[in-house]
Amino acid sequence: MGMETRDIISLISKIREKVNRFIIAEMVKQGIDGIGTSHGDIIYALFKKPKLAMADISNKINKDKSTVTALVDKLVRLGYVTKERDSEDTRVVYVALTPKGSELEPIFESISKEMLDTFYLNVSDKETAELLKILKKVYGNF
Amino acid sequence: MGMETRDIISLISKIREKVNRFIIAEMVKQGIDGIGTSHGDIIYALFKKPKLAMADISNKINKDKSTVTALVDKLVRLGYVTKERDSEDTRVVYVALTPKGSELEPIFESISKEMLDTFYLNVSDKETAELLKILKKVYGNF
DNA sequence: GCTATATAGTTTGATGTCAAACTATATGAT
DNA sequence: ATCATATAGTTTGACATCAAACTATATAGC
Repeated sequence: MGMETRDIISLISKIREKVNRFIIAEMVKQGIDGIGTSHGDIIYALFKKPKLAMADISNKINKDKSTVTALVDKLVRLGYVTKERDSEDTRVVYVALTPKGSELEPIFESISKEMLDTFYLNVSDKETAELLKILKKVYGNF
Repeated sequence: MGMETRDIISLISKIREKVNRFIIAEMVKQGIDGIGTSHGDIIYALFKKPKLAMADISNKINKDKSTVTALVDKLVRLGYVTKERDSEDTRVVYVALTPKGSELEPIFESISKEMLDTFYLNVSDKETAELLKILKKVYGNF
């Protein structure tokens, strides 16, 4: 159990940080200012499912529900999404993209592609598969 | 470029989160309450070097210098470290462990060991090496 | 049908974090 | 020596985040 075992954990933190900064920088370049990766995750999730309850979002992006309240409220303020109460179960609040929100899809796709291209530069398919396998194992340990 | 490529990035975030929670839970179990992993990183760094300037800490733990000011001030308040101005270059502030801070060393070592044992459970040495190699490559891409 | 419990969201308070502006000191160029 | 620039830290303001307390609604058991 040498030094490298600790290094991996530090690397993981640093990579995550780099990925976040990369994405935010690309968003700013494309004129999308004032939102962070968590907001992006919410918008991204809404490209796939046009309507999500607050709790769904909380699960998808792994953030506390109170955090999601704040994040979504900001997206509402910026005009990217709307909130609407479910008429059947009035406890539920659905979040959906506005036209302005939907316009982000091609931009997000291109940023996502660029980020992945950078991430996987000179990493072979075999290594990618190996990485996924090992990380899944590690994740399962907790 | 399938779904799994995005999964890896999400996994990385989630693993980091799990590791942090694990460490905080262990600290609380050992009676160390009210500090987070970043404070722990500072204390950990001070086990190896008995005296560190604020800027050194900022580099080691990859946090903004203003963040380090806040983190260290909290550690001072809790009695784990002291701050002292360098007499040669009075711009520099050195941080050092108090006796109370030094007492944490065996506890931190044991928590670190437990965390690593959990992390690497059923991950072979070969996989560990492979993981480190690939993560270094990825990190180098940013 | 009530009452208890579970679920969905929001509010509140605390904290870590960053960036930008600021203060203070050191160093380098002329 | 002076002045400009660089460096070390702190302060300030904004924000993401969480946990706990809270509100409101739905559901299940009696």
